[in-house]
Amino acid sequence: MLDISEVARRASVKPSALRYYEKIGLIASVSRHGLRRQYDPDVLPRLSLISLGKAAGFSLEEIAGMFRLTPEIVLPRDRIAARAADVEAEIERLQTLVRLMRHVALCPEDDHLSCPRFQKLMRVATRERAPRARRAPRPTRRAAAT
Amino acid sequence: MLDISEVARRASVKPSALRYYEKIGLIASVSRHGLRRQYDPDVLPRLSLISLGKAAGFSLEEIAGMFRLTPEIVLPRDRIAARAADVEAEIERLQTLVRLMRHVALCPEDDHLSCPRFQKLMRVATRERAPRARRAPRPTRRAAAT
DNA sequence: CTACGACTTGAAGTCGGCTTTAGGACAAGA
DNA sequence: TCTTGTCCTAAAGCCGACTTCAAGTCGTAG
Repeated sequence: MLDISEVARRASVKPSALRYYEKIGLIASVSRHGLRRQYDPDVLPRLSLISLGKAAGFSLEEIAGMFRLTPEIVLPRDRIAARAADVEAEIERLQTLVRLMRHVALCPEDDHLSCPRFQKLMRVATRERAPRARRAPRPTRRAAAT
Repeated sequence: MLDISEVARRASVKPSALRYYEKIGLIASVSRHGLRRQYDPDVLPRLSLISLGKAAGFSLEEIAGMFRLTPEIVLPRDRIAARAADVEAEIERLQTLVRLMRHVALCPEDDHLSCPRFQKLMRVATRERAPRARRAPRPTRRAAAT
């Protein structure tokens, strides 16, 4: 059994987040020591999966949906494959973006808007925007700092 | 001169967003036709840049900061280069993630948590989390659908 | 036995990036 | 002249993912 603070420390997740996850059904505590939640060590890999799911752009609700399919964690392969494709599309978009940014950082032209190469990269970058691509939320500065 | 609705249409940005951008100093309207904002066509490439900046993970405030440096748009090369590096790190993380997802989608193992390959990928994926990486916000479903 | 400190709760607050709403204003067409 | 349609404004609302707050409850060290 792990105390909530122990879980928080080992998973790098704040206790308040753990309580929130419990509230929305993402994880469960197995008992209490006084008022304090006690967790089965199984919660740790589960939290890793949650973290990965978030990184993959799944919402907590979607992740909860996967987890609730069975008592154990069973992952819906087709949805995961589809999301993998989304993420790959996202990667390509970001790669174009990096090219554009690198150009801006290096090109001596003052007014990028009139630089032909910039214009071309920008056209590519703006054309490639996949409307269905979903990305993970930007972490709050608060959360990132913690 | 372009009417706000024209700009909204051509830039795929809602009028309310244009007004919001104006409020926070990202763009400016040059005159009014009655009450209606009229825009210089220059606003279109500017909006493209804003869109790109968002995709690169800059906040609107950061973008506004760049834009305000001079009357024209002058981009701070060092910050852009730094962000490009961030985005590249993000790309690598996402690539690991895609490998992990693809494995999950293909591996016949029922319980991924006990699959050695999965464990290894997960270790890599969770180890690679760059704390400073910033990502664009997930578009609202509302906004995405519009 | 009592004080301490870490936990508990539900509710409210935060953040960015908008959208929506309510109540007006205006130009152009009938 | 009046209606219509689109715009205007300020203010409030929304979303997800939490965090923070105020007030309360425990186990344990002293």
